[in-house]
Amino acid sequence: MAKKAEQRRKQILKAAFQAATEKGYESVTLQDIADYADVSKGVTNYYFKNKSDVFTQLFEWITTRIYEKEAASISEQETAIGKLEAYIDRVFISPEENKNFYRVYLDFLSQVKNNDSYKEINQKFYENCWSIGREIIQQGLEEEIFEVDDVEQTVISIRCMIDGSLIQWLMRDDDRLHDYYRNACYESILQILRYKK
Amino acid sequence: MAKKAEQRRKQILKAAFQAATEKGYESVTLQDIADYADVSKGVTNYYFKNKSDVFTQLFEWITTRIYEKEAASISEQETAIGKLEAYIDRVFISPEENKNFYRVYLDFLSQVKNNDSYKEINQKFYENCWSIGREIIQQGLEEEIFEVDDVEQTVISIRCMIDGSLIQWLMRDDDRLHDYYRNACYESILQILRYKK
DNA sequence: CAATTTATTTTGACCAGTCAGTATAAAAGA
DNA sequence: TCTTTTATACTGACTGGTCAAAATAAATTG
Repeated sequence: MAKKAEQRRKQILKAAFQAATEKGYESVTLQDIADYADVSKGVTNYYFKNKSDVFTQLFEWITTRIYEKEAASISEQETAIGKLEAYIDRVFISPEENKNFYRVYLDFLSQVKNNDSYKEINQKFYENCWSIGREIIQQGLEEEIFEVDDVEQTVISIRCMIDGSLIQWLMRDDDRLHDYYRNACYESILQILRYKK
Repeated sequence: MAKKAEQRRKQILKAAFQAATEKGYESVTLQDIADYADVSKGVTNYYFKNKSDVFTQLFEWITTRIYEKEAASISEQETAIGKLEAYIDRVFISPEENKNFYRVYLDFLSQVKNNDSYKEINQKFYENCWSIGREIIQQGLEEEIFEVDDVEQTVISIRCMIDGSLIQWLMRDDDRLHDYYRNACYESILQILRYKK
Protein backbone atom coordinates (compact mmCIF):
# COMPACT_ATOMS: atom_id res chain seq x y z
CA MET A 1 0.00 0.00 0.00
CA ALA A 2 2.54 2.49 1.22
CA LYS A 3 4.88 0.98 -1.32
CA LYS A 4 2.60 1.75 -4.21
CA ALA A 5 2.00 5.25 -2.93
CA GLU A 6 5.75 5.77 -2.72
CA GLN A 7 6.09 4.51 -6.27
CA ARG A 8 3.47 6.95 -7.51
CA ARG A 9 5.15 9.77 -5.66
CA LYS A 10 8.47 9.03 -7.34
CA GLN A 11 6.76 8.69 -10.69
CA ILE A 12 5.27 12.15 -10.31
CA LEU A 13 8.55 13.65 -9.09
CA LYS A 14 10.37 12.21 -12.09
CA ALA A 15 7.70 13.62 -14.37
CA ALA A 16 8.05 17.01 -12.69
CA PHE A 17 11.82 16.89 -13.21
CA GLN A 18 11.45 16.03 -16.86
CA ALA A 19 8.82 18.71 -17.36
CA ALA A 20 11.04 21.26 -15.60
CA THR A 21 14.11 20.46 -17.73
CA GLU A 22 12.05 21.06 -20.84
CA LYS A 23 9.74 23.92 -19.90
CA GLY A 24 11.31 25.55 -16.88
CA TYR A 25 10.07 25.73 -13.33
CA GLU A 26 7.57 28.55 -13.62
CA SER A 27 5.91 27.53 -16.82
CA VAL A 28 5.38 23.91 -15.84
CA THR A 29 1.71 23.37 -15.03
CA LEU A 30 0.16 20.66 -12.93
CA GLN A 31 -1.31 19.45 -16.19
CA ASP A 32 2.19 19.09 -17.68
CA ILE A 33 3.35 17.05 -14.73
CA ALA A 34 0.29 14.80 -14.97
CA ASP A 35 0.86 14.38 -18.71
CA TYR A 36 4.51 13.41 -18.28
CA ALA A 37 3.56 10.98 -15.53
CA ASP A 38 0.75 9.53 -17.64
CA VAL A 39 -1.86 10.11 -15.02
CA SER A 40 -4.73 12.52 -14.72
CA LYS A 41 -4.42 15.93 -13.19
CA GLY A 42 -6.18 14.97 -9.98
CA VAL A 43 -3.51 12.44 -9.04
CA THR A 44 -0.87 15.08 -8.53
CA ASN A 45 -3.13 16.90 -6.12
CA TYR A 46 -3.95 13.64 -4.39
CA TYR A 47 -0.29 12.89 -3.59
CA PHE A 48 0.97 16.45 -3.15
CA LYS A 49 -0.49 19.46 -1.40
CA ASN A 50 0.15 21.76 -4.35
CA LYS A 51 2.64 22.65 -7.06
CA SER A 52 5.14 24.13 -4.62
CA ASP A 53 5.00 20.94 -2.56
CA VAL A 54 5.88 18.88 -5.64
CA PHE A 55 8.96 20.99 -6.32
CA THR A 56 10.06 21.17 -2.71
CA GLN A 57 10.12 17.40 -2.55
CA LEU A 58 11.76 17.19 -5.97
CA PHE A 59 14.61 19.51 -4.99
CA GLU A 60 15.14 17.74 -1.74
CA TRP A 61 15.25 14.44 -3.53
CA ILE A 62 17.68 15.37 -6.30
CA THR A 63 20.11 17.36 -4.16
CA THR A 64 20.27 14.53 -1.64
CA ARG A 65 20.79 11.94 -4.35
CA ILE A 66 23.57 13.93 -5.97
CA TYR A 67 25.36 14.36 -2.67
CA GLU A 68 25.08 10.67 -1.86
CA LYS A 69 26.55 9.68 -5.20
CA GLU A 70 29.39 12.18 -4.87
CA ALA A 71 30.15 11.05 -1.34
CA ALA A 72 30.14 7.41 -2.41
CA SER A 73 32.53 8.16 -5.28
CA ILE A 74 35.17 9.85 -3.17
CA SER A 75 34.99 7.38 -0.31
CA GLU A 76 36.11 4.64 -2.68
CA GLN A 77 39.43 6.42 -3.10
CA GLU A 78 42.32 6.39 -0.65
CA THR A 79 44.54 9.23 -1.83
CA ALA A 80 43.77 12.93 -1.92
CA ILE A 81 44.35 13.15 -5.65
CA GLY A 82 42.25 10.03 -6.17
CA LYS A 83 39.42 11.55 -4.18
CA LEU A 84 39.65 14.87 -6.01
CA GLU A 85 39.66 13.20 -9.41
CA ALA A 86 36.74 10.99 -8.43
CA TYR A 87 34.85 14.06 -7.24
CA ILE A 88 35.45 16.03 -10.42
CA ASP A 89 34.57 13.02 -12.55
CA ARG A 90 31.35 12.55 -10.66
CA VAL A 91 30.44 16.24 -10.79
CA PHE A 92 31.17 16.53 -14.52
CA ILE A 93 29.40 13.26 -15.10
CA SER A 94 28.19 13.84 -18.67
CA PRO A 95 26.90 16.70 -20.81
CA GLU A 96 23.42 15.21 -20.79
CA GLU A 97 23.10 14.71 -17.05
CA ASN A 98 24.77 18.02 -16.21
CA LYS A 99 22.45 19.82 -18.56
CA ASN A 100 19.35 18.27 -17.05
CA PHE A 101 20.40 18.89 -13.49
CA TYR A 102 21.76 22.40 -13.87
CA ARG A 103 18.81 23.63 -15.88
CA VAL A 104 16.48 22.63 -13.09
CA TYR A 105 18.97 23.70 -10.43
CA LEU A 106 19.24 27.19 -11.92
CA ASP A 107 15.47 27.49 -11.86
CA PHE A 108 15.58 26.33 -8.29
CA LEU A 109 18.24 28.89 -7.32
CA SER A 110 16.27 31.69 -8.90
CA GLN A 111 13.30 30.68 -6.74
CA VAL A 112 15.24 30.58 -3.47
CA LYS A 113 14.55 34.25 -2.82
CA ASN A 114 10.80 33.58 -2.80
CA ASN A 115 10.69 30.37 -0.85
CA ASP A 116 12.29 29.66 2.50
CA SER A 117 12.11 25.88 2.23
CA TYR A 118 14.02 26.04 -1.06
CA LYS A 119 16.64 28.15 0.68
CA GLU A 120 16.93 25.61 3.45
CA ILE A 121 17.25 22.71 1.04
CA ASN A 122 20.00 24.50 -0.84
CA GLN A 123 21.82 25.38 2.37
CA LYS A 124 21.82 21.71 3.29
CA PHE A 125 23.13 20.88 -0.19
CA TYR A 126 25.96 23.39 0.19
CA GLU A 127 26.90 21.95 3.55
CA ASN A 128 27.07 18.48 2.04
CA CYS A 129 29.26 19.77 -0.79
CA TRP A 130 31.56 21.51 1.65
CA SER A 131 31.91 18.34 3.69
CA ILE A 132 33.15 16.56 0.59
CA GLY A 133 35.69 19.31 -0.01
CA ARG A 134 36.78 19.07 3.59
CA GLU A 135 37.43 15.35 3.30
CA ILE A 136 39.58 15.85 0.21
CA ILE A 137 41.58 18.71 1.71
CA GLN A 138 42.21 16.94 4.98
CA GLN A 139 43.51 13.91 3.15
CA GLY A 140 45.77 16.16 1.07
CA LEU A 141 47.10 17.91 4.16
CA GLU A 142 47.94 14.57 5.75
CA GLU A 143 49.76 13.55 2.59
CA GLU A 144 51.41 16.98 2.61
CA ILE A 145 50.62 17.60 -1.05
CA PHE A 146 48.19 20.49 -0.46
CA GLU A 147 48.81 23.73 1.35
CA VAL A 148 45.90 25.90 2.36
CA ASP A 149 45.63 28.91 4.66
CA ASP A 150 42.04 28.34 5.67
CA VAL A 151 40.24 25.04 5.11
CA GLU A 152 36.73 26.48 5.38
CA GLN A 153 37.45 29.23 2.87
CA THR A 154 38.97 26.70 0.51
CA VAL A 155 36.02 24.29 0.51
CA ILE A 156 33.81 27.25 -0.31
CA SER A 157 36.07 28.29 -3.18
CA ILE A 158 36.06 24.77 -4.58
CA ARG A 159 32.28 24.77 -4.75
CA CYS A 160 32.31 28.24 -6.34
CA MET A 161 34.64 26.91 -9.01
CA ILE A 162 32.44 23.88 -9.70
CA ASP A 163 29.13 25.72 -9.88
CA GLY A 164 30.67 28.60 -11.80
CA SER A 165 32.17 26.22 -14.34
CA LEU A 166 29.06 24.20 -14.93
CA ILE A 167 26.83 27.25 -15.18
CA GLN A 168 29.15 28.96 -17.65
CA TRP A 169 29.43 25.73 -19.63
CA LEU A 170 25.64 25.33 -19.65
CA MET A 171 25.11 28.87 -20.91
CA ARG A 172 27.49 28.35 -23.80
CA ASP A 173 25.38 25.37 -24.81
CA ASP A 174 28.11 23.39 -26.53
CA ASP A 175 28.58 19.80 -25.41
CA ARG A 176 32.06 19.70 -26.89
CA LEU A 177 33.21 22.20 -24.27
CA HIS A 178 32.28 19.88 -21.42
CA ASP A 179 35.74 18.32 -21.22
CA TYR A 180 37.37 21.71 -21.55
CA TYR A 181 35.45 23.09 -18.58
CA ARG A 182 36.07 19.99 -16.50
CA ASN A 183 39.77 20.39 -17.13
CA ALA A 184 39.79 24.12 -16.42
CA CYS A 185 37.90 23.49 -13.20
CA TYR A 186 40.20 20.67 -12.10
CA GLU A 187 43.38 22.61 -12.76
CA SER A 188 42.10 25.73 -11.05
CA ILE A 189 41.19 23.71 -7.98
CA LEU A 190 44.69 22.23 -7.92
CA GLN A 191 46.08 25.77 -7.98
CA ILE A 192 43.76 26.81 -5.17
CA LEU A 193 45.02 23.82 -3.16
CA ARG A 194 48.64 24.72 -3.98
CA TYR A 195 49.14 21.18 -5.18
CA LYS A 196 52.81 20.22 -4.97
CA LYS A 197 54.53 18.05 -7.57
CA MET B 1 10.70 63.87 -28.89
CA ALA B 2 13.21 61.13 -29.45
CA LYS B 3 14.81 62.24 -26.23
CA LYS B 4 11.59 61.97 -24.28
CA ALA B 5 10.87 58.58 -25.81
CA GLU B 6 14.30 57.37 -24.76
CA GLN B 7 13.65 58.66 -21.26
CA ARG B 8 10.35 56.79 -21.07
CA ARG B 9 12.01 53.64 -22.35
CA LYS B 10 14.66 53.83 -19.61
CA GLN B 11 12.00 54.59 -17.03
CA ILE B 12 10.13 51.45 -18.01
CA LEU B 13 13.29 49.33 -18.08
CA LYS B 14 14.22 50.52 -14.61
CA ALA B 15 10.74 49.68 -13.42
CA ALA B 16 11.02 46.22 -14.98
CA PHE B 17 14.34 45.71 -13.21
CA GLN B 18 12.90 46.74 -9.86
CA ALA B 19 9.84 44.57 -10.38
CA ALA B 20 12.03 41.61 -11.35
CA THR B 21 14.28 41.93 -8.28
CA GLU B 22 11.22 41.82 -6.07
CA LYS B 23 8.91 39.38 -7.81
CA GLY B 24 11.13 37.39 -10.16
CA TYR B 25 11.16 37.32 -13.93
CA GLU B 26 8.27 34.96 -14.57
CA SER B 27 5.81 36.36 -12.10
CA VAL B 28 6.27 40.01 -13.11
CA THR B 29 3.27 41.15 -15.11
CA LEU B 30 3.01 44.01 -17.55
CA GLN B 31 0.76 45.64 -15.00
CA ASP B 32 3.52 45.40 -12.37
CA ILE B 33 5.99 47.08 -14.69
CA ALA B 34 3.53 49.86 -15.46
CA ASP B 35 2.81 50.32 -11.75
CA TYR B 36 6.49 50.57 -10.81
CA ALA B 37 7.02 53.06 -13.64
CA ASP B 38 3.98 55.04 -12.56
CA VAL B 39 2.40 54.86 -15.96
CA SER B 40 -0.57 53.01 -17.32
CA LYS B 41 -0.39 49.63 -18.94
CA GLY B 42 -0.88 51.12 -22.39
CA VAL B 43 2.43 52.99 -22.18
CA THR B 44 4.46 49.83 -21.80
CA ASN B 45 2.77 48.35 -24.82
CA TYR B 46 3.37 51.54 -26.76
CA TYR B 47 7.14 51.54 -26.22
CA PHE B 48 7.77 47.77 -26.29
CA LYS B 49 6.51 45.03 -28.55
CA ASN B 50 5.73 42.69 -25.70
CA LYS B 51 6.93 41.44 -22.33
CA SER B 52 9.80 39.47 -23.81
CA ASP B 53 10.95 42.59 -25.65
CA VAL B 54 11.07 44.54 -22.38
CA PHE B 55 13.27 41.93 -20.76
CA THR B 56 15.52 41.45 -23.76
CA GLN B 57 16.29 45.15 -23.80
CA LEU B 58 16.67 45.21 -20.03
CA PHE B 59 19.11 42.31 -20.05
CA GLU B 60 21.14 43.91 -22.81
CA TRP B 61 21.17 47.22 -21.01
CA ILE B 62 22.32 46.00 -17.61
CA THR B 63 24.98 43.58 -18.87
CA THR B 64 26.45 46.29 -21.07
CA ARG B 65 26.40 48.84 -18.29
CA ILE B 66 28.09 46.47 -15.88
CA TYR B 67 30.82 45.66 -18.37
CA GLU B 68 31.43 49.33 -19.11
CA LYS B 69 31.80 50.17 -15.44
CA GLU B 70 34.13 47.23 -14.86
CA ALA B 71 36.23 48.13 -17.89
CA ALA B 72 36.43 51.75 -16.76
CA SER B 73 37.53 50.71 -13.28
CA ILE B 74 40.43 48.54 -14.40
CA SER B 75 41.64 50.94 -17.07
CA GLU B 76 42.30 53.52 -14.37
CA GLN B 77 44.94 51.24 -12.91
CA GLU B 78 48.46 50.75 -14.21
CA THR B 79 49.64 47.61 -12.43
CA ALA B 80 48.30 44.08 -12.74
CA ILE B 81 47.51 43.86 -9.05
CA GLY B 82 45.91 47.29 -9.17
CA LYS B 83 43.73 46.20 -12.06
CA LEU B 84 42.78 42.95 -10.38
CA GLU B 85 41.89 44.68 -7.13
CA ALA B 86 39.88 47.31 -8.98
CA TYR B 87 38.06 44.55 -10.84
CA ILE B 88 37.19 42.61 -7.71
CA ASP B 89 36.15 45.78 -5.90
CA ARG B 90 33.89 46.69 -8.78
CA VAL B 91 32.42 43.21 -9.07
CA PHE B 92 31.76 42.91 -5.33
CA ILE B 93 30.46 46.44 -5.29
CA SER B 94 28.03 46.17 -2.38
CA PRO B 95 25.64 43.62 -0.89
CA GLU B 96 22.68 45.65 -2.04
CA GLU B 97 23.74 46.10 -5.65
CA ASN B 98 25.03 42.54 -5.98
CA LYS B 99 21.79 41.20 -4.62
CA ASN B 100 19.69 43.21 -7.05
CA PHE B 101 21.76 42.33 -10.06
CA TYR B 102 22.34 38.64 -9.35
CA ARG B 103 18.71 37.98 -8.50
CA VAL B 104 17.68 39.27 -11.90
CA TYR B 105 20.72 37.73 -13.57
CA LEU B 106 19.89 34.29 -12.18
CA ASP B 107 16.38 34.62 -13.55
CA PHE B 108 17.86 35.52 -16.90
CA LEU B 109 20.26 32.60 -16.88
CA SER B 110 17.43 30.23 -16.15
CA GLN B 111 15.58 31.66 -19.16
CA VAL B 112 18.51 31.35 -21.57
CA LYS B 113 17.50 27.83 -22.53
CA ASN B 114 14.13 29.09 -23.81
CA ASN B 115 15.24 32.23 -25.57
CA ASP B 116 17.98 32.56 -28.16
CA SER B 117 18.33 36.32 -27.85
CA TYR B 118 18.97 35.96 -24.13
CA LYS B 119 21.62 33.39 -24.93
CA GLU B 120 23.28 35.75 -27.37
CA ILE B 121 23.25 38.66 -24.95
CA ASN B 122 24.81 36.50 -22.27
CA GLN B 123 27.45 35.21 -24.66
CA LYS B 124 28.40 38.83 -25.41
CA PHE B 125 28.54 39.54 -21.68
CA TYR B 126 30.86 36.59 -21.14
CA GLU B 127 33.13 37.76 -23.93
CA ASN B 128 33.33 41.19 -22.34
CA CYS B 129 34.16 39.65 -18.98
CA TRP B 130 36.85 37.49 -20.54
CA SER B 131 38.40 40.50 -22.23
CA ILE B 132 38.76 42.15 -18.84
CA GLY B 133 40.45 39.03 -17.50
CA ARG B 134 42.74 39.00 -20.50
CA GLU B 135 43.84 42.58 -19.89
CA ILE B 136 44.68 41.83 -16.27
CA ILE B 137 46.58 38.65 -17.08
CA GLN B 138 48.59 40.21 -19.88
CA GLN B 139 49.65 43.04 -17.62
CA GLY B 140 50.65 40.50 -14.98
CA LEU B 141 52.65 38.48 -17.49
CA GLU B 142 54.51 41.59 -18.58
CA GLU B 143 55.28 42.39 -14.97
CA GLU B 144 56.25 38.74 -14.52
CA ILE B 145 54.19 38.37 -11.38
CA PHE B 146 51.67 35.89 -12.83
CA GLU B 147 52.36 32.55 -14.42
CA VAL B 148 49.65 30.85 -16.43
CA ASP B 149 49.72 27.85 -18.76
CA ASP B 150 46.81 28.96 -20.91
CA VAL B 151 45.50 32.52 -20.90
CA GLU B 152 42.10 31.66 -22.41
CA GLN B 153 41.46 28.91 -19.88
CA THR B 154 42.47 31.21 -17.07
CA VAL B 155 40.13 34.06 -18.02
CA ILE B 156 37.32 31.52 -18.09
CA SER B 157 38.27 30.22 -14.66
CA ILE B 158 38.35 33.73 -13.24
CA ARG B 159 34.79 34.34 -14.38
CA CYS B 160 33.71 30.96 -12.98
CA MET B 161 35.16 31.97 -9.63
CA ILE B 162 33.39 35.33 -9.64
CA ASP B 163 29.97 34.05 -10.66
CA GLY B 164 30.27 31.01 -8.41
CA SER B 165 31.19 33.19 -5.44
CA LEU B 166 28.43 35.71 -5.89
CA ILE B 167 25.79 33.07 -6.51
CA GLN B 168 26.81 31.09 -3.45
CA TRP B 169 26.90 34.28 -1.39
CA LEU B 170 23.47 35.29 -2.66
CA MET B 171 21.97 31.92 -1.77
CA ARG B 172 23.26 32.13 1.78
CA ASP B 173 21.45 35.46 2.09
CA ASP B 174 23.72 37.01 4.70
CA ASP B 175 25.12 40.44 3.91
CA ARG B 176 27.86 40.00 6.50
CA LEU B 177 29.40 37.27 4.35
CA HIS B 178 29.90 39.64 1.42
CA ASP B 179 33.42 40.60 2.47
CA TYR B 180 34.26 37.01 3.23
CA TYR B 181 33.26 35.86 -0.26
CA ARG B 182 35.05 38.77 -1.90
CA ASN B 183 38.21 37.80 -0.06
CA ALA B 184 37.86 34.09 -0.84
CA CYS B 185 37.31 34.93 -4.50
CA TYR B 186 40.27 37.31 -4.64
CA GLU B 187 42.68 34.91 -3.00
CA SER B 188 41.57 31.99 -5.13
CA ILE B 189 42.10 34.04 -8.27
CA LEU B 190 45.61 34.94 -7.08
CA GLN B 191 46.29 31.22 -6.65
CA ILE B 192 44.96 30.49 -10.11
CA LEU B 193 47.28 33.18 -11.48
CA ARG B 194 50.21 31.74 -9.49
CA TYR B 195 50.85 35.21 -8.08
CA LYS B 196 54.47 35.54 -7.02
CA LYS B 197 55.67 37.52 -4.01
C1' DC C 1 -15.61 -19.33 -1.80
C1' DA C 2 -18.53 -15.73 -3.36
C1' DA C 3 -21.20 -11.84 -2.30
C1' DT C 4 -21.22 -7.50 -0.27
C1' DT C 5 -19.44 -3.67 1.98
C1' DT C 6 -15.83 -0.42 2.82
C1' DA C 7 -11.63 2.07 1.73
C1' DT C 8 -8.50 3.83 -1.52
C1' DT C 9 -7.24 5.79 -5.83
C1' DT C 10 -8.25 8.06 -10.17
C1' DT C 11 -10.72 10.88 -13.28
C1' DG C 12 -11.96 15.05 -15.66
C1' DA C 13 -15.22 18.73 -15.58
C1' DC C 14 -15.47 22.92 -13.38
C1' DC C 15 -14.61 27.47 -11.03
C1' DA C 16 -12.59 31.64 -9.86
C1' DG C 17 -8.87 34.21 -10.84
C1' DT C 18 -4.90 36.01 -13.68
C1' DC C 19 -2.53 37.50 -17.62
C1' DA C 20 -0.87 39.26 -22.31
C1' DG C 21 -2.31 41.52 -25.77
C1' DT C 22 -5.84 44.42 -28.26
C1' DA C 23 -9.15 47.88 -29.04
C1' DT C 24 -10.86 51.98 -28.12
C1' DA C 25 -11.32 56.34 -26.01
C1' DA C 26 -9.36 60.43 -24.14
C1' DA C 27 -5.86 63.88 -23.79
C1' DA C 28 -1.94 66.53 -25.21
C1' DG C 29 0.87 68.69 -28.46
C1' DA C 30 2.14 70.59 -33.03
C1' DT D 1 -7.08 69.84 -37.15
C1' DC D 2 -4.31 65.88 -37.08
C1' DT D 3 -0.79 63.18 -35.02
C1' DT D 4 1.32 61.30 -30.97
C1' DT D 5 0.92 59.67 -26.47
C1' DT D 6 -1.58 57.91 -22.42
C1' DA D 7 -5.55 55.74 -20.01
C1' DT D 8 -9.07 52.43 -19.68
C1' DA D 9 -11.96 48.53 -20.93
C1' DC D 10 -12.20 44.19 -22.89
C1' DT D 11 -11.20 39.50 -24.64
C1' DG D 12 -9.70 35.03 -25.01
C1' DA D 13 -6.56 31.82 -23.27
C1' DC D 14 -4.76 29.54 -19.50
C1' DT D 15 -3.85 28.16 -14.56
C1' DG D 16 -4.10 26.12 -9.84
C1' DG D 17 -6.92 23.98 -7.16
C1' DT D 18 -11.67 21.69 -5.95
C1' DC D 19 -14.85 18.17 -6.05
C1' DA D 20 -18.28 14.71 -7.02
C1' DA D 21 -18.47 10.68 -9.12
C1' DA D 22 -16.34 6.50 -11.09
C1' DA D 23 -13.14 2.78 -10.84
C1' DT D 24 -10.46 -0.29 -8.41
C1' DA D 25 -8.68 -2.80 -4.50
C1' DA D 26 -9.18 -4.63 0.10
C1' DA D 27 -11.77 -6.32 3.87
C1' DT D 28 -15.66 -8.53 5.82
C1' DT D 29 -19.25 -11.65 6.17
C1' DG D 30 -22.42 -15.54 5.36
